[in-house]
Amino acid sequence: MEATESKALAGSPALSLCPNSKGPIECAQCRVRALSLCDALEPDELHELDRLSQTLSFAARQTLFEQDQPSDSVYNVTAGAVRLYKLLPDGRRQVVGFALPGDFLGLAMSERNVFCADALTPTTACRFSREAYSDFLDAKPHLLRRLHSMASHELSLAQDQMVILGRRTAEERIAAFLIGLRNRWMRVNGNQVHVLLPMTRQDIGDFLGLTVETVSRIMTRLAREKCIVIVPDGVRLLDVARLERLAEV
Amino acid sequence: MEATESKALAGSPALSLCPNSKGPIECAQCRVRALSLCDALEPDELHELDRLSQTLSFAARQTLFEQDQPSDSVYNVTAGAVRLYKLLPDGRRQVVGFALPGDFLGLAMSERNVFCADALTPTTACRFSREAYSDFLDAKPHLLRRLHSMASHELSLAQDQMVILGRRTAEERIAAFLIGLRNRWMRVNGNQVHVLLPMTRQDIGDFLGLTVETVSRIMTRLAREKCIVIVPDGVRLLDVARLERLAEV
DNA sequence: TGCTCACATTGACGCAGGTCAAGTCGAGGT
DNA sequence: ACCTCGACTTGACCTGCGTCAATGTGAGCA
Repeated sequence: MEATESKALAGSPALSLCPNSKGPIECAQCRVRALSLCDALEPDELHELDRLSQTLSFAARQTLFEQDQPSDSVYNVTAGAVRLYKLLPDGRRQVVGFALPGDFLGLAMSERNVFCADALTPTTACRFSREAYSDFLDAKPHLLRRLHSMASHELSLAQDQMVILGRRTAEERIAAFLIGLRNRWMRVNGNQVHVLLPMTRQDIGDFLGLTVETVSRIMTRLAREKCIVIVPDGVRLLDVARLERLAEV
Repeated sequence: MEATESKALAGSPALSLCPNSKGPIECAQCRVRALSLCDALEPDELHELDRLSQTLSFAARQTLFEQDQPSDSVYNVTAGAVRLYKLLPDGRRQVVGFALPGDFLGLAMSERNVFCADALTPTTACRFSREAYSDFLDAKPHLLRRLHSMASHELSLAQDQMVILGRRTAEERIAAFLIGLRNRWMRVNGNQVHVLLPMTRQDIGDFLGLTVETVSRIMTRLAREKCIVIVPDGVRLLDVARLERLAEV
């Protein structure tokens, strides 16, 4: 964590990332990508939030924060990918989610982190001090509403994941994972048949409650059945309809 | 749903449930039990909220609301127990949680219910129209904060459940379930070695990603090993330490 | 008192997915 | 060019839990 912060690049304004504009608020798409809260904000509020933030960069495998450590920041991922996981005392691991550009870490704003977060690929994120962020929210109730609706959405996703973990076969889990990831990349990059997989098979297994070997075998089988094509750092979806049928809620 | 509402008892004030007081706000403990939001409220706000609410009674097995139906209400369970579940198209079921007295249903305030809810035992709940409740929240940002913190807590619980479903053995799941349920009943009734189980073995299985038979076998085994005693509609915990060791996060 | 019906228990057996082990492959380092 | 090491794949085997089937048990009811 300390290493993380010391290695981080010092903060250019977090929202000035849009390559299509001079200022931070001119490209709606980039704003959404950069900070999901933005569409709830007026330009002046956006500038105010901008001043509270700091852009950090993380190398692949570098830790953003660790489970049970006091949490003094909230983050918004702007590029790259982050895995979020819990550890059991005996070393078993459960990945509770992956954060992609636009995703928010620290919705709970709780005293201590309830999971670990580390970067899968080189990642940039804006950091807000929890305190400053909290004060900002106090002054903007509509933002709090937005935050609450994001947390509710997360909760709903977590419950969908409970269905996947509790009641679905290995093949259905992989299908649901691929379809879900495709839909999330679409929000970032538009329509994609080529789904990037920045995480390892082990990470996928730890997310879906499977072993590496099972993940590998099922993906090989789906490829053999012309349902997907496995490519470097990702997968190309051939038979989306079949995957959706497997994944159907 | 319609049947539900028509069978419901017409609304005496929802918060006037405290047997120890004349009015709705005099017994802090009962208030907490009746409506988890209360400790964030001033007396006059409590009375205002009271006027928005309606007390409903549900028979065992009666439906509070169904998955995918438009959601026009939020509920606070005041007595009894409710199961919350999602159904897959082929009939497989995943119980996503059980609501006990004090628990809130509809935190997400989303347009449609994301799961079904039905009563396990005769249950009473206060109902608030989503619209009126939402207006009330708009006027009280501190309440929204409270709601958000409850949703965050739910999210954290859902992630713990993901660990249970993804990475734990049948025995560990049962142990975690029993310990977790004991802790929740303690909030309602104080210290309990006798843990009430208002749900069937099937419900427990559908919550833990196991079959009825496995739940039954494991519980029988725990009983044989003097870890628990199975009693009518519940379980007495003999070796809490061992259960906690099995359940440990 | 006996019938019904939902819930629970128990046993025998099978299989999806875990475990173990032996490779293959490719990126980085020297 | 070669070495290393981590990620991935593949095969052979094993087991925890699911499946199927039989039976027990108690609440509600005529």
